[in-house]
Amino acid sequence: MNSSYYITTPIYYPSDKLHIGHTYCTVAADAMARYKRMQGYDVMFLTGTDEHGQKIELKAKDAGVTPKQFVDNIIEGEGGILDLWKLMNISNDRFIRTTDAYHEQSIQKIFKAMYDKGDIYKSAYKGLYCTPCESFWTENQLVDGKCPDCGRDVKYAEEEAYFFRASKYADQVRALLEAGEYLQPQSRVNEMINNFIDCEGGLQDLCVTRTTFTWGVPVDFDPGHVVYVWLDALFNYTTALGFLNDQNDDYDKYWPADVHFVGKEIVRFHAIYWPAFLMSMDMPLPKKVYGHGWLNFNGVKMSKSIGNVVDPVILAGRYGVDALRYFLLRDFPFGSDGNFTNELLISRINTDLANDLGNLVSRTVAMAVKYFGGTLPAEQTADRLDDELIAMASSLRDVYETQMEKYAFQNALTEIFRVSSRANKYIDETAPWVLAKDETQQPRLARVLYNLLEAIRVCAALLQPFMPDTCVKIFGQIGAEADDTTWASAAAFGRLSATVTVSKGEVIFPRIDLDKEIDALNALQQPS
RNA sequence: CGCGGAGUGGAGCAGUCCGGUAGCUCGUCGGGCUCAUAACCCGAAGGUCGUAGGUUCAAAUCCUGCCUCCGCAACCA
Repeated sequence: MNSSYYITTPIYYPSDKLHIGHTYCTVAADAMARYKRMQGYDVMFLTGTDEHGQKIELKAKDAGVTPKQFVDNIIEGEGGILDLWKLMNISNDRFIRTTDAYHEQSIQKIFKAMYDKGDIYKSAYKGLYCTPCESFWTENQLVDGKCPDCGRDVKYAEEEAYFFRASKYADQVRALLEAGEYLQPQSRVNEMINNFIDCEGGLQDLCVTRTTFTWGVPVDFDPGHVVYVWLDALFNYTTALGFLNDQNDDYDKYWPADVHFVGKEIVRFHAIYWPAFLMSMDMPLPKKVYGHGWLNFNGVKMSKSIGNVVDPVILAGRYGVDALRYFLLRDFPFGSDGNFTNELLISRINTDLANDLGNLVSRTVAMAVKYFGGTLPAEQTADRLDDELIAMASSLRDVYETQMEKYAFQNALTEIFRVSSRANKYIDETAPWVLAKDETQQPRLARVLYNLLEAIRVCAALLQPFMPDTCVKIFGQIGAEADDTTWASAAAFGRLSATVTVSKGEVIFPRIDLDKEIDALNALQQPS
């Protein structure tokens, strides 16, 4: 029985089409999941959608449909979220929707359990209220003393609501965060503690129900109240496994999660309220929460209102899913913000994928075909010139693993391309075209090509979590068998048969004309 | 004084915890090669590490002040 590995993305809010930011996080989780599967773990990879709340209720009303119809369309409709993940080759094992009946049942049970324990109590939500917007605001949020949404006057109001006694768990949560393992990157820890736990008044209890809208999980023992977003949303990580429901039956197998990938804006909820909720329920805590950074676009925050949202479907369509996946995880340190630009995307594809890796495969296979008709002869001669390349390729898996375990995808990929780059240099050093002219050098030439194929094989094996489809193509061209693509094989130089047969194939990563593409993309991204 | 992050050759970044000749990728310039996707390989130029002080034999790195940019605080991944 293999040990388990449970990884999750946030459940996304389907009030609109998803963009490159959602894709970024999901691709990262997918790479991690594929990597762990490759290592032999029994992986559960969960993603999904958080579908309740006032915003969706209002959007649906505007669209003249029910909230359920509205979210169904965004999730299951053409070009919807399920289509996007299919396009991006996301290998999630499960997809949870918070409107799924089993989830709602579990949430009601959880709510009741916390209420019975005394951790949820009825009180009043007090604040400044904007009647037309049906929203509470704090004084700081107001713009010139008016509602920040509509600009109208607000007035003091109270609304009956249930609260979660977060204050009771403040010390335990602080201890958890200070221990340093739970929340990463570490830099987010102080921010959480200073802002929300050691702030004036200490950790505030959290409002967990609303009465101003109905699109949510009803509190079954108090009609009129619906469970407010975070209590509903966070527990998805457990209800998806069958916690307090009959839909699934692997809670015991996979919980606690190994890691939750989350965007930095929801770190607060995962770092403070989520562990507090779990403590209240006497459930084990997830091992890690990783708050990744955001992608800006040309230095500016991506937002619908600015109209600079990057559409992954367009980019994947033009350059390929794998190229896009690669770029997202290669160019930006996962823990901090990154600046997405089309120029960066295209030049990264050209330099790394086309010039370096793609061209390496192409020239290696071409030489094997040209000099040996595609099949290497068994008689081969090694040389000291081979040592460095072989050493680098042989130790690649270990350095790669070290980086992957830290979610440092950019570093893991850099290590792979150091080997690919070294292989290109090796071609210059050994000059196969010179060897080819000398009949007596045939064994030497054969070994040079074999070493190149092996270096490519190791790189491709470790690239599989990032570019699954491309690696299949590469394996096909270099004549690798299924056994030559495993985690174990990635640490063993010399797996390919000495008399391997290669076959020329399509160009794996065509070079992109930068200027032309930038013009085309700019034209596409004009506000319509 | 709400909290936090960032300022390093033309661009994007690493290095800062644990001071000791400033490093990587792209771009530029020069050279080489011809197997390959006008790709590949080698070499060079280019930085007073935001700023003003301080500690030290020695500071990008430690300390203090200041300037600039950004994020969080509020359901934008």
